Amino acid sequence: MAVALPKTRRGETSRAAILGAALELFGERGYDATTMRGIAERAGVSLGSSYHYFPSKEHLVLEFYRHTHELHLVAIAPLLAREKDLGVRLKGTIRAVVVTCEPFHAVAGSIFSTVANPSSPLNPFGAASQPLRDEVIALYATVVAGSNARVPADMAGMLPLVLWLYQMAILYFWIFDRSPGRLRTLEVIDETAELIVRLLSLANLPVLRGSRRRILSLIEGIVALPEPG
Amino acid sequence: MAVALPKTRRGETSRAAILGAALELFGERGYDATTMRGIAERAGVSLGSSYHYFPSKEHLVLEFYRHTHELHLVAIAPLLAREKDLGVRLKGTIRAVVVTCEPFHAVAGSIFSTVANPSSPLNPFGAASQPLRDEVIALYATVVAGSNARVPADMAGMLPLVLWLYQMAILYFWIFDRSPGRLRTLEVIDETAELIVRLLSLANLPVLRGSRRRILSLIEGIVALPEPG
DNA sequence: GCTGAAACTTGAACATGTTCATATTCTGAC
DNA sequence: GTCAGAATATGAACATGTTCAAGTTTCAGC
Repeated sequence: MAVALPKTRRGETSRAAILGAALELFGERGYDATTMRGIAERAGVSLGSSYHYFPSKEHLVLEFYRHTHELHLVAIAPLLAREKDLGVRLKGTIRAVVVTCEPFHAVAGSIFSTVANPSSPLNPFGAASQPLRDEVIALYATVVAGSNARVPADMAGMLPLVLWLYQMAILYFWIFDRSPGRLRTLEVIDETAELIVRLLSLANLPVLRGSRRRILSLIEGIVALPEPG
Repeated sequence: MAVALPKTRRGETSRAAILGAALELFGERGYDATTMRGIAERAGVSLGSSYHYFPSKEHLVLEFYRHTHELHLVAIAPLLAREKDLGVRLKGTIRAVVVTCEPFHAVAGSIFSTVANPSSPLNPFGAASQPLRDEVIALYATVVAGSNARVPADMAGMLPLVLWLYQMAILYFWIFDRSPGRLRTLEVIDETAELIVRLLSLANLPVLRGSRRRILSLIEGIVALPEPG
C-alpha cells in the first residue's frame, strides 16, 4: 500500500489515465461492476500500476468525489455571487449538489456504503477524507457568511459543519429516491432548507433558550469525538 | 443464491452450526477477518453448505443482528414493566442497546457499512431487514405507549419510527466512540433522550405550530418514499 | 425393506481486490 | 555519452466471496 505521487511527466500521464478511466467506468457501470483490471486496461497500464498510484479501489472513489465537488463549486459560483438570502443560497447550493451528482446516481449507492464504513479510510470522519471535507465545510461557511442572515455567535461556528451533515443526509435520501426525475429530493431540499432557516430565526425565542443551549453543547461534544484509530 | 430453509433434522443441525460458528467468529475476529471458509470449518460443514442456508456472508450478519435484538429485549423487559416516565424509559432502552452490543463493538463498524449500503439487501429500508426493523419499531411503540407521556395524535403515529432512526444514529456514534468505557455514548444518550422529551412537550407551543406541521409532513413524505428496486 | 424424489453436501472453479518480487525506463550528475 | 539510482511498470500469485454441477443421504409412500 506504499503509494506514490508521480515524480515525472510519464508518471503524471499514467496517474491521470488511471483516474480518468476509473471516472469513466464508475459512471458507465457503477462501482461494483468496475474492476481494477478494467480500469487498468482502459487506462492502457498494467494492473500493478494502478496500485502504484492509488492504494485501493476505494481511494479512486475519493478522487471521484473530489471531481464532483469541483463541478459543484463551478455550478454554484454565480448564485453565491449574486444572492443574499440565506434560504435561497442554501436551497440553490444543495439543489446543485444533487443536480451535479445526477449522472452518477447509479454509482452513488455503492459508494455510500464505503463512505459510511467507519473502518474505511474514506469514511467522512476519517483522516483521508479530511481535506475534501474541510473544503465542503468551508463552502457552507461561505454560503452562510455571504448571506444577510444574522446568525447568533454561538451557533455560527458550528453551522457550516451542521450544514455539511445536512447535505450528506440529503444525498442519502437522494440515493433512495425513485421518483420521476427525482423531483421528490428537490422538494425535500426546499422544505428542509426553509425549515432550517426558520429554526435558526426561532432559536432566539426565550422558551427555546434552554433547548438551544443543550443542542449546541451536544453538537460540540459530538464533534469533539476523537478520530477512530 | 437459491437459499433453502432446512426441512430435516439434519438440515436444522447444519444451519444452526453454521450460524453459531458465524456468531462466534464475528465476535472473535470481526466481520472482515471472518471468512466463509472459516465459518464452514468451525461448523464442521463444507463451504458449499454455508451457501445452501445463507445466500451470502451479509445475510449471516442479519442473523447476528437478530441475535443482539433478542438479547436487548430481555435486558429491558424489567424496566419497561416498571417505569412510566418516557424519558427514563427511552434512556434505559437506548442505553441497553449499546450495553448489549458492547461485546460486538469491534464487529459493528464493518457491519454498519453493509447495513448502510442502499444496494445491499440488508439495508435498513430494504425488504430483507423489514421483519427485524418492524420488531424494533414496535419496541419503540411500546416504549412510548407504556409511558405516561401525552403525545399529540398527529405525532404518535410516526414517533416509533423516528425513535428507531434515533437509535441508529446513537449506534453510529457509538461505533466511533473511543472514550474509556465508551462513557461518552452514555452521556450523549442521556442528553439526547432528555432533549427529545423536552422537544415533544414544546411541540404544542403556538410559535412552533408552523414548524411542527412542516416537520410532520416532511417526515411523512420521506417515509412514504418507495422501496428501492 | 425398496424406491425415487427431495434434501443435503461437497469441493473445484471463477472473479476480483490486493501484494510483491522483478523488470524496465527515465533522470540528473559527471 | 555513461552510469547509478530513482521512478515506473509488470503480471504472476494470493485470499476470499460466490457459483455450480455432481455426488450422497434421507425419508415418505408403498
